[in-house]
Amino acid sequence: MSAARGTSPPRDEPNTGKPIRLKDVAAHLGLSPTTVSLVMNRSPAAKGIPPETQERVRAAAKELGYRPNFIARSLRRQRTFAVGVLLPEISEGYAAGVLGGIEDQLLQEGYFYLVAGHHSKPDLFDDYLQLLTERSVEGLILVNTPIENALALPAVAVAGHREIEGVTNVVIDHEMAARLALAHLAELGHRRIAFFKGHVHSADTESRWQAIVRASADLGLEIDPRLTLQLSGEPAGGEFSPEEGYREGDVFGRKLLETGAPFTALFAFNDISAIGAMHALSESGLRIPDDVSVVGFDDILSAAFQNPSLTTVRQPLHEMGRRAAAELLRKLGAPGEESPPAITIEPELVVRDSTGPARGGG
Amino acid sequence: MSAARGTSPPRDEPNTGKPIRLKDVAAHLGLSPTTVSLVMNRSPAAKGIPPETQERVRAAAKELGYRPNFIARSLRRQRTFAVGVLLPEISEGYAAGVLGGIEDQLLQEGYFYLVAGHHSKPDLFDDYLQLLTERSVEGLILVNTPIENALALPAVAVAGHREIEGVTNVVIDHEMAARLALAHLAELGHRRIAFFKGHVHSADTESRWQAIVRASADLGLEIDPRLTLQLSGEPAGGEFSPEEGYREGDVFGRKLLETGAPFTALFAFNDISAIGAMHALSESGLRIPDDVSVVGFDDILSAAFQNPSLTTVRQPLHEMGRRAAAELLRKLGAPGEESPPAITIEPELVVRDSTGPARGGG
DNA sequence: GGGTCGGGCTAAATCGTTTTAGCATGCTAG
DNA sequence: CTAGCATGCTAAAACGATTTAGCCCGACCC
Repeated sequence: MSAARGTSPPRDEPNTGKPIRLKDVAAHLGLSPTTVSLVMNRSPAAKGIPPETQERVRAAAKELGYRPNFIARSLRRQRTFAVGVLLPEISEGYAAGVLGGIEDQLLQEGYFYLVAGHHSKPDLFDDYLQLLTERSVEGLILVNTPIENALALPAVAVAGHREIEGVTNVVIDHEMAARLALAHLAELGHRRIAFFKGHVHSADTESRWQAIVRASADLGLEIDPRLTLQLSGEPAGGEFSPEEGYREGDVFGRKLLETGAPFTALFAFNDISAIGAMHALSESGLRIPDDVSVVGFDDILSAAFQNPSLTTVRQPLHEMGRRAAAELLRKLGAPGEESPPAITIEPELVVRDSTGPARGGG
Repeated sequence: MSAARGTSPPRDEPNTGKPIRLKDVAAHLGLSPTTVSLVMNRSPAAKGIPPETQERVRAAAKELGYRPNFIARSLRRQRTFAVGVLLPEISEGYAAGVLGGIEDQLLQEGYFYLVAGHHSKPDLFDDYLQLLTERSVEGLILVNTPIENALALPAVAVAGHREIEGVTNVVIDHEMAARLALAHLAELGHRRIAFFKGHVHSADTESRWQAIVRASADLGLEIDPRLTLQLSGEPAGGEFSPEEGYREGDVFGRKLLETGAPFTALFAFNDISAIGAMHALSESGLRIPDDVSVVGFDDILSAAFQNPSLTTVRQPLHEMGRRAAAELLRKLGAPGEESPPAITIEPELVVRDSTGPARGGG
């Protein structure tokens, strides 16, 4: 009957013209589609079908190279095994890291995902939400994407800054992050510390700053408003450009020097601006870490490759993506259950060469 | 009748329980689903339906918040407006950059995409190809993913190294890249140049090396086998780890020094290994670029932030992704037409501070 | 008055599955 | 002999759209 036999896998099966439908397999066997479906899905209802027949069905399916059509199945079962991911844009290091984790977890669980980058434009965000819904995604993951209203679908937000009904936030433990960084600096004898606050756009900006304020108080450090600068948050061209962050760090580094207020350390909002600031500081003749210590945030790739290498608070982006995806799948699996309003991820202080003991004076 | 009227957009419509089906709209109007479908799709067959009725239909659809179910539509029309993207993994800088470009282009054209990271495991690759096919993607984009056989779907490969029937390769112009880098070095007086060849895994390795060999000949430069090292290509843990590349660069930098053969410049396979090598070279007391010039490849983010900043051949990753997606959509739109076997993208030499005039001696 | 034409719609098939409800057949028990 | 009950299957109705093939009705023509 069949030409494809023996142990070697038949290489050319799938190339044979049109795809095989369930109906074709049924016809080939002289059985009904129902039977074939029951067998292929190992449905409980298939227990009435003798093992011999089941074998015949499976053999025929294999021989013909039958692959169920996922679209048809989705329509009938009202399940797509797909989720939507909304993020500002992929090339922005943060989102790419998180997306990698989401990817790993979802595929492992048999889900796929649709990604849409809204470039921080609220109307694009709404459009894509609409489109994803039309495509029947079962849930949403929002990465660094602020929202106002509740969503019609189960959702998890990474770096979500608000409490939204039904949305679980996966967030870095900012309290811990601030404590780690500031305790490290305090231990080295630093008392006058400069800060970069994040962009207004960025979801993490506010809570991180609050945490810094609290941790400073706990450690008995005073925050000098003259040493606190907010990154402008309106990058040219509407794009999230890392070079922009770098240049901003550079500019703010100089500004910082101009204030005239003495400081021995800088805690930047992220690594990019930290690197920019290091640039500016060393060009002004200050040595790092001898004159000024610098701490970044994120632990991006280049942090380790700087000269001096950058001490920073590491965000486990991959892990955060993974956890977000896992939580979303959990929600999908247990629709009734209460979900936690937040999942907190622990940051880690990576001490490198950009921090050292504070100078005696200022 | 309807509560939602006036100029302000009715905010709460979509939240009203179950989604509205075509049939619901039809029933609401006392018309048949056929009519509603024809109108909503602005089908040519709708010319028989008077404008007045058309207006009524559209108004009702809007009022009820009707959104066509994409799954059902896909099944019937045999079009999913989705493509599959296969890549090693997202967090690897190269793939993320390209993916960003793919994303922009596809969404702009009304397509979505499904991503699968195969972690360079051939069997995972086959599995995902299978799964994507089941999900009826209309085409494929392969990023840094070598394949053996022809595919059942239209496909475009970014950094594909082979000629495969029906697959269009989007590649960087390696000839030009080699010429740019080597001419730059030659102009600065360098004659003895060391090289890192790429990993065996990496799709670009071979063609780039061929180009280097040719360009060297054209420029009258000799390649000393003692100064040529191949990156090991078997990263620990099976993962593409950038730190690994960095460490390799570091190791190979030292090896290079041990050969005893004098050289005044290094052309690395990528920026990561270039940075590692710079590290090793400066720790050995060699100054860059005074004693040794270093040229990288890719222009990753950290390249500009090095000290000294790294001269490198930039690959426009975003653009490459964009072009790949555009070409795939073109193929989908014109199924019969012949497609080009390759699309060549021009690299750009970014001259920074890691290259300078060669020393008189060796 | 009958044929034709066009305007305005609709019935029904279809896409490829899953799933509910049942239909034969034969055996066994009473 | 017949009710009851497995056993092994199948018919048909979904899922929510699109699309083909017409239907019905009135007007118009000769």
